[in-house]
Amino acid sequence: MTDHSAAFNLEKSYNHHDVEERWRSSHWEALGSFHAESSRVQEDGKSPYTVLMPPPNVTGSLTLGHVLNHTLQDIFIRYNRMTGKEALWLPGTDHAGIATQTVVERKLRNEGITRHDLGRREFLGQVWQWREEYGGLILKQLRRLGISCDWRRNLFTMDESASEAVINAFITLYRDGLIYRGTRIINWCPVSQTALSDEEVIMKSRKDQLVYVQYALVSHPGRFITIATVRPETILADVAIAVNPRDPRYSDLVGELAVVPVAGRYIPIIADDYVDLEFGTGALKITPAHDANDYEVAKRHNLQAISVVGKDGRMTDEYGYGGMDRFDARRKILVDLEELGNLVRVEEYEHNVGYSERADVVVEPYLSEQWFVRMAPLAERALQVVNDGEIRFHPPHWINTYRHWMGNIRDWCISRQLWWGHRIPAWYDPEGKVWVAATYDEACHLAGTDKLVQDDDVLDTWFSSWLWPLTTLGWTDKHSDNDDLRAFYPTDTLVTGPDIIFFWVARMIMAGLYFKGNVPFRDVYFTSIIRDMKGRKLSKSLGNSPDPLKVMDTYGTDALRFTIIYIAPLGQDVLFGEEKCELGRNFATKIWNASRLVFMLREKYFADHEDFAALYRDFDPRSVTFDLAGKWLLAGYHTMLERYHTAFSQFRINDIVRLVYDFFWGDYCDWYLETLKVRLSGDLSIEEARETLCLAVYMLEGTLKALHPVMPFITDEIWHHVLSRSEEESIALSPMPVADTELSGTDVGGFLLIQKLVTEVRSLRSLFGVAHNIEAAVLLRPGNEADRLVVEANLSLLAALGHCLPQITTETERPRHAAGSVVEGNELFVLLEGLISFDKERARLQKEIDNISSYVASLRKKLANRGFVDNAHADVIAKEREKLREAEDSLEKLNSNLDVLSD
RNA sequence: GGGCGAUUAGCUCAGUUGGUUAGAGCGCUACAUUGACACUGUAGAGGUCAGUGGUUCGAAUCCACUAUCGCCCA
Repeated sequence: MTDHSAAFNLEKSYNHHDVEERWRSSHWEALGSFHAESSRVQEDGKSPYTVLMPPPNVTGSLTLGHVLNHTLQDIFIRYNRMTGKEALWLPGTDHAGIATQTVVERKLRNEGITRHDLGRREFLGQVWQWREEYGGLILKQLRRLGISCDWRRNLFTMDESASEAVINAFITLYRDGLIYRGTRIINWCPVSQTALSDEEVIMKSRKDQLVYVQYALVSHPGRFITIATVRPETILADVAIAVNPRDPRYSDLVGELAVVPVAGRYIPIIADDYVDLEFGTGALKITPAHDANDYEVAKRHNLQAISVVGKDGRMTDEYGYGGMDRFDARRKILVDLEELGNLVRVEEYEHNVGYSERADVVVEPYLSEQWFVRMAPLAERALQVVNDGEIRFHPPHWINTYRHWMGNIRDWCISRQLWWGHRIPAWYDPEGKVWVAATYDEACHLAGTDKLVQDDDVLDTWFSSWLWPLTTLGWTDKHSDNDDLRAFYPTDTLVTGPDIIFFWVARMIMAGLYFKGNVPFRDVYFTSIIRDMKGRKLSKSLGNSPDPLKVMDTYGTDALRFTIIYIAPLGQDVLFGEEKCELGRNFATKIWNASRLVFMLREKYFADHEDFAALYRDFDPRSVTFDLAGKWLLAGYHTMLERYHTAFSQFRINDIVRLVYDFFWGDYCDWYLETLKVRLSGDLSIEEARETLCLAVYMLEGTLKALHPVMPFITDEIWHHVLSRSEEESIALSPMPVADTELSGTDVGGFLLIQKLVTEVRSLRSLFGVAHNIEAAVLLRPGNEADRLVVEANLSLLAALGHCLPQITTETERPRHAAGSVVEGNELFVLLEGLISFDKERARLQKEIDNISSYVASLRKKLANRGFVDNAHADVIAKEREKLREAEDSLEKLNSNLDVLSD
């Protein structure tokens, strides 16, 4: 077997397929590299760091949302692992009650059967079978991303331990009086035929007709009262007409009876504050079975509810609409009302209507008996821990949303009329009395009879998800205690989308506090929402959601990970187009090529890995005899690390990516490697050359480590070429470099001057069209002794990087045939005998002089300003004075240059 | 109606507590192809920081209002 990683150098070009294959997830899984152990926390004293994976829906497949979310989690976990924590990432999936049942039912329908044909037990068998076959897809796809979870701990919300926890949580809450059963208006999905919680209802704007209908008054023949409604089909279920007691238009009618059109029933006209005087006619039909607010009004007035819409969304009335779909009935009753003379007028009306999240149909407010969790008592502490900063949100502005919801909290409807899920642990005795217990036997014992029937319904999937921080660590009931819980609870960072802040984040906080007496996590990082380049939400129907697996194939997984983090700002939407991955791909290629250059240079001075390792293992960058560029880059490297660690502590993840990118490409490659080539081609001793290469590799390796949390594959690959390392070792398990503030603070002004001089020479060459094969002669007149020393010591660097023949002069006379410039007080002339047009140079100088003159003027004005001099910090003033001095100096020199040309 | 966020180069976005002649990537222009890299290098063009007013010696940055867009909740 050829051991790629042992090679002293890299292959000519970077192939992400090979590299991702070599360091694939299963390689590390087999080695147990990312396993976390409670013993290392409890016995070895390591600090724990835990990330809780939001369990993806078991029916799902990988989306860009997953890519962003899981890359972020992986970044947190890898960073913390490398900084010495016992890093635990808990993976799993949730059973997605409605979605999964829908999928399996659809499959059955294709075979011509319904779940009822099979019966409950048989149907559940089918669902489990489906889950075995297809449920692992998302986990397989996540592994492609190279994420480093502890896969041994993979949990499914329907697993035995998780199910036990759900049942025990239900019983505890019930016994504490926080779960109750009641008849309420709930959100009903006529397609899935189940209740939904408020959070599963999506409000959408919709154009409907506002229908004005007049009802005849029983005691006043010929008089009518007119109401406005968007749901005329529910007129058949009206039980009253309500008006505001302060409304003078109707005060004489309160207490009268009106005739329901079509139905012919008599209903009272009542007064209630709930009625909005401004809306419609100010008279409101009351239909308690089909509207939550009407239900409350009816309760206040002791009115019975009449229902005319069934579970399937079809009419159930006796007036000729029975069996019709509710929307067909709406159209028909309009015609009938017109015929009967009750229709007054119809207006276009735009309003928000609730849609079922999964089935995308209009939700029917439906009166039925359901199970609820009383939320107010749970909300109180959950709000407090966020207000107190015990749990921090990133970005913090989501606190407002959280507070608002907690402050206006409504009880949570947790029963679902499904078969797939945790069955409610409640039994009914022959008298209809309810007994809540973990098992049938226990319930029988409580009830004193064995004639018990279990509740048909199952629990909302989120009722298991809200226990996720507990169940993933092996919690099953209030008395649970184990090493994992002790070592890793509370967890640390939760990365999730802001769209489930209520669904999930808020409820986990409640559950953690209630069942464990402690918060479930410390920091919540809310991700961006991914949109297409036009800002539209990604959706299957629009066909604008790229397949992440295809993108990974094309550009590389590292490239996708890097790109999506680079472009995703904290707390804002991100516009994604596949081609943006070029950014990440190009960066990966750059890293590869730069590393390859370093290793090639290394090959010249070291025989092999062993030879190199002998020196490198004990290499201390502080011991090096520095060249100017090396000293400059080492300072830049430590500055980068300083900012990098700070950014991590502040959850500014895309800053991290930018920091490494800018440092590596802008400083390491563009400047340092160029100087390295020059230095090594000079007359260095072998010891100096070897030392220089150690420094180059040292900073390369450190940068690879800093980049590793974002680009795990390519960094591991190159790291295995830094030294000869076995395939069992990983950069992921190596320590993260620490910033050395002494080194980051080194004065590197000398190199900055050289950089500016090089740039100026290049710029003048380009401006005057000096051919590339010409090495222009350059005269330098340093502005002071210190600069003279720097320039003198680095003439060869200037020559190579500026592609010129530089020379220091003390002559005061200016060369005639030259393009001149001033760089921080140092005069620079590119001699262009015969090449330069005087007019051109004169014009250029004049423009530069104009530019700098206005700059000088503005600085003078600023410094002449009493207010500025009196108020500004001394160092700010000093800085401005220095700027002015330099600018004046340049201006003077440029003017002299212009004078020479004008002679 | 209430709340939150956004508005900076043609496009996508940085800009950390107010002190720069406002930055990057992509795109654009010119030049360069035998020694890491054209998935590249070098140089360059391109912005009255949405508008108005205020605070301040000083505002892209703080405050108020306006406009446009987006999200959440009624």
